[in-house]
Amino acid sequence: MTAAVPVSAADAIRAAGLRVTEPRRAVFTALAGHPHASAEDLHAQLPEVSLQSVYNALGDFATAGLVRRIEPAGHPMMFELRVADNHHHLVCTGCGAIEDVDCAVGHAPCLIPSETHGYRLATAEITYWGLCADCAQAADPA
Amino acid sequence: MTAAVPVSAADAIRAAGLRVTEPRRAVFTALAGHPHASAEDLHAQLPEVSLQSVYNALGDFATAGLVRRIEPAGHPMMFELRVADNHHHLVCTGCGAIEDVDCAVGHAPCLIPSETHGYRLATAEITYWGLCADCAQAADPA
DNA sequence: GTCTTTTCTTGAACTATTCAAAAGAAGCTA
DNA sequence: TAGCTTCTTTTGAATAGTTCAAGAAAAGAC
Repeated sequence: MTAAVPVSAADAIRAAGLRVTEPRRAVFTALAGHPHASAEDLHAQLPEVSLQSVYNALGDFATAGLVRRIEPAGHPMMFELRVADNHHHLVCTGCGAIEDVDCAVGHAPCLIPSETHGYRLATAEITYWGLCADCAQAADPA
Repeated sequence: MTAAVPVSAADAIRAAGLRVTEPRRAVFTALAGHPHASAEDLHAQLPEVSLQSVYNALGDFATAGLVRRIEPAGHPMMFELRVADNHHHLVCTGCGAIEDVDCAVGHAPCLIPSETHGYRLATAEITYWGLCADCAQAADPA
């Protein structure tokens, strides 16, 4: 009963052109079990790995395209392993919980702004803000 | 030749229920002439106002609904006076320049994700990332 | 003009992240 | 598998951006 990752952490890391080390394997595996985690979150789960090593591993993974960095306003940097598709995020303004969301109305409409101001566009990132079920309930117990 | 704001800074501040003070008026006016500015940017333009007063003024304005706070990943907090409409941002990954963009497909479509995961949605925020004309030119002088 | 309340300022504190250098491990080569 | 080179980890410190706190000053009501 290994983690819910298609290939082993070691294989994924090696395939990305990085050396396989214990800290990296631990960070990768922890991230697989906690899809939106900050460096601090992961370090808390992996006390044997220094916080800097967590940052190093995540930074290297991000550079190698193994993880994606997300930074919702007011929150520390979060990391996720889901990198292959175009998806967005739903963030709870109460507790900070994050959920993945597939693009609402297909791809094109949200990806093409009305004016580009001469920019060469690379990506469009959507963050939905709201209250999760628990926080909504707590705020307004109907 | 006053600033390009519909009402005077003093009126806007007073209308928001805040006391009109020199630091607030200065911050408001500077922001009108520099539509996406960080606290540091504004302080640089207003050396006679302490950095903390700039933060205070911006925080009070934001609470009162006079300004909107934006926090693109990797950038310090930015503030803008344009609060009445639903618009989004185009951020240059090279130099950090920010442009306003109206929502491509009106209001509603951008606000409805495919799944809400039980969240009570409040807003949808879109950030377009790309290279501005100058940075694109510098990176790849065709 | 006086009084109360809000705001400004100075200074310090704090969080999240990055930088730097020495020690240690990975993995290639023979 | 011993040796070598390069990449990583670790410890410790530094940094940027933002917030907190308390006394001094100003705004606006009466």
